[in-house]
Amino acid sequence: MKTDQPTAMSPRPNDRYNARAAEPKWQKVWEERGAFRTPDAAGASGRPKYYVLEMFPYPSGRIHMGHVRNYTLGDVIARYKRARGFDVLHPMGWDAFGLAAENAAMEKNLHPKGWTYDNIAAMRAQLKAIGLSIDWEREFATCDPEYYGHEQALFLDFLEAGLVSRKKSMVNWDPVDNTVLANEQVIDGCGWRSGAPVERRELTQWFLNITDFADELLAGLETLEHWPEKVRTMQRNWIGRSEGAKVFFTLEGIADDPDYRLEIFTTRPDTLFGASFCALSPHHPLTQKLAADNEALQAFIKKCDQIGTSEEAIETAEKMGFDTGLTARHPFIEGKTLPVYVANFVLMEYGTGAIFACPAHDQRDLDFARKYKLPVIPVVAPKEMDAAAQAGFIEELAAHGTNAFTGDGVAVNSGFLNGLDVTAAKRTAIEKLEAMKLGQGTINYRLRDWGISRQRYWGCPIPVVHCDDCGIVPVPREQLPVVLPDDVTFDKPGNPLDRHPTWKHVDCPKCGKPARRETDTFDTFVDSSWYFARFCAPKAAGPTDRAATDRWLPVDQYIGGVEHAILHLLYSRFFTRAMHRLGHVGLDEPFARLFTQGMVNHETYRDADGRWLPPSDVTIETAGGTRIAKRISDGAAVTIGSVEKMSKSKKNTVDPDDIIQQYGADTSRWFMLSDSPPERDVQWTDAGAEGAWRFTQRFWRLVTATPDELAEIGTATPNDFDEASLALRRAAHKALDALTDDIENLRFNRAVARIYELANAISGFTASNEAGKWAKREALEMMVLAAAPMMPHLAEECWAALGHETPAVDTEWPVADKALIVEDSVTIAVQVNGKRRDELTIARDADNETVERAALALEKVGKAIDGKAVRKVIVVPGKIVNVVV
RNA sequence: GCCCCUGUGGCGGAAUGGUAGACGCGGCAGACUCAAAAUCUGUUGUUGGCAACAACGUGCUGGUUCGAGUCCGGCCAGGGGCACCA
Repeated sequence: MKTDQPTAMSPRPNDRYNARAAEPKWQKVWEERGAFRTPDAAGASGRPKYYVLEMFPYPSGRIHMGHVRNYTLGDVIARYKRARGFDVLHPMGWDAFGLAAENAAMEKNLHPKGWTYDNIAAMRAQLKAIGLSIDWEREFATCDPEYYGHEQALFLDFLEAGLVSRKKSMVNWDPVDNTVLANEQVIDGCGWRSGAPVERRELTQWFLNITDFADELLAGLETLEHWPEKVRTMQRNWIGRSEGAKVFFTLEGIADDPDYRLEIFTTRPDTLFGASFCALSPHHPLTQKLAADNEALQAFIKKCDQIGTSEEAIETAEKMGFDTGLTARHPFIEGKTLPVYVANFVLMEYGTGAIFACPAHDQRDLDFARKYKLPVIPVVAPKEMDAAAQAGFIEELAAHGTNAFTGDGVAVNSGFLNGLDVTAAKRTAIEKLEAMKLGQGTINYRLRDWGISRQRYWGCPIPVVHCDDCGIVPVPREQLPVVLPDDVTFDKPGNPLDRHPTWKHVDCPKCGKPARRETDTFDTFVDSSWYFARFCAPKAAGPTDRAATDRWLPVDQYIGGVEHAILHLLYSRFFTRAMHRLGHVGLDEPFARLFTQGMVNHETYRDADGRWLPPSDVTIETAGGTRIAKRISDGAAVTIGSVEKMSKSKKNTVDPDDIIQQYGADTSRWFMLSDSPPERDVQWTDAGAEGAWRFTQRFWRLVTATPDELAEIGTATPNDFDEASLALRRAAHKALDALTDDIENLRFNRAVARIYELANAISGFTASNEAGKWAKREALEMMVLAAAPMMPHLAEECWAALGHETPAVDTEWPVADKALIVEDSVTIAVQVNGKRRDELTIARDADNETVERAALALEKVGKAIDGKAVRKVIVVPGKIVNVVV
């Protein structure tokens, strides 16, 4: 860092822009004017609405640069739309429940509530220092009893509507966080927060029936044309729709249940004639039943579980099977039976947990069949082969093929399916199965119902009571919210709610006998699945206010990290549909436009012992083009490492507070917007921050350098501009026009470049008469207003310096004069055989023949043609001339 | 393995199929200054040339086109997502 910082104030007021003084001043002005307050429902304004939302933060205690970037992006849009005449809703809140609060409670002996609200206070102050155009009157935290009380009411609505179920099932148990995790929260077999390998446990849990909406959620993706294709693809894959059939195999060999029918799922019913065995998941109920009195099978199951479902173990894991001795009757081939194995590659979580295997047309089945010497029976042959080639192909595959044939083809060796292509064969096979009552066509989803029970304290209590006589009894609505008790202890592992002496003991709301409260709390993703609807009317008596949600939803622009592509964004889409069904909102898709911004990265530094060093401990000198890093405290050598996402573990973080103290909020905002397109990662560098800081000063100087020159300029447009003044006006209107388009399309890095271009044009201009002064003033005002969404405080200061009494925030967006943008003459390139040889400036409305003649007359063009015959001349008006010889 | 994205100067990045490198960072040279900081001016893709200028240049390689960073095919590299999904 260099030494010149805004702390050193010059006595001359115009010399240095003092961000530390100006920023709080203007924030206060905005607040006093209520500039960012928005009415809940449609007022008399008649203005169109625009809802800008950034994913609300978890109150960890401090904001980080990722927050600065996220909220700056949203703020530019919000301020711009406001200037364009929209009623803008731009709220802020806190996703405040979660494990970190409990961990802090255990580590630092604090109460999660106090810890959370203290953090919120600290982060609110930090966010306010950025100068965001937020309607703070709408602020809430999801841990406010008022908010989660409404969430409990929503849950009861869902319960009544049959959108909730309580099921005993295998769940993902995080042994470190001591809680259940949703499938979406298990990454590579480990808990998404703790990183600990997840265990399987059978528990009774509350589920939200998201699978009821699987088809809708999938179809709805097609309507989200303003979402990144990447996110839509990820959701599509997550939902994982596949069409196929259930087939019921009658099993022989189960003594106590001779009519047992094994249900399997397949997407390839057309290959049934090629079946050579059936396989059960190690966790299939039948496997468990057989294992009860079979030690060898128990040992096999254990072996499968050890390999685990994690990591690349799966990739290299060998197929393993255990022959149960049972056999399954083939549905189509009279008298044929198939051996039934338990196989490690069959997942209980997908389909029915059991398969039939056709080794010739499935790679896994083939691997298994080769290992256990099971038959390989090809039943699909490539179409484009002749009969002899097909016969050869089949023989080769059956005898010693190691690559299953999964492509399209024609059915062979398949009885009534012979000759049909794959699609037709599937359909015919399903019809036959259905006629025989041995199967049915079905659609299978990868998506599971959403398990929302968490065995934790710091979350929204699930509003039900367990009564020995009445069973599950919903808490009566007049008793909501079910408030978390404050007097809890964290000295032992487990759920503090469960061991609280009195909280869970209540009388049954139905029969009045002693009963127990549910002590599980909601997954925190429930909290964030509807907050955008609550923001529309945060004080509403019910969860939502229909007039307000009808006015404001959908969110017109949603901004956040791509890490929520599945979790939060899928859950919110589900919640919106469920709420729509119950009348809480009037639409299906909550977020019309989604923007996923890139991360903020920084160089990493390590000392001689390999320990990470924070940037604040490192100084960098540039000597002869090479950068040398040293530790500030003792000058010890520091190794500069790769550029990585800012993270605590690598210590490569920069504290936004420090940056705002040093340079001001506008400089941070400017830098965040300037270097990279917002969807890409941006690297925070001192040099870049200083460049942004220098520009804020230059901007200020440009506006304030010649106050006398600009004083007392009339408002009427002069009509006697000289060439230079006209050129400045053109540059200003052009820059404004392009910048407006850039902001509309979220290309903020280009918008920044337009401001630089305009600043450069103004710098190079000297007014030589009154009209020139007028032009300069016009350009300056355009520059200030155009930069206002990005650097709002500096813009206000400049706007006031230009003599305006109404703040920039309440000034309309300037409109570029199109007549000034279109120039009379254009410069067009002249190519010979596609190679640029010269350029020519010619009247914009010159006809093609004139342009062609002028182009051919150019000396360099003549040289390039070199006496050859001109075969063709292509003239693209205003763009280019290409002479073909 | 499957799907998606990205490859452009020293760096971040601009370029509706039409003058590649806008704008910024960094570098170099100069002005101002006793000196420094700050600021301002010029310059800056590579190679050759005093210069005018020429040649070459968007990961590689074919193609379409009057014209390709952009479109199409095939590779290579980096990043991300999914993954024994029947």
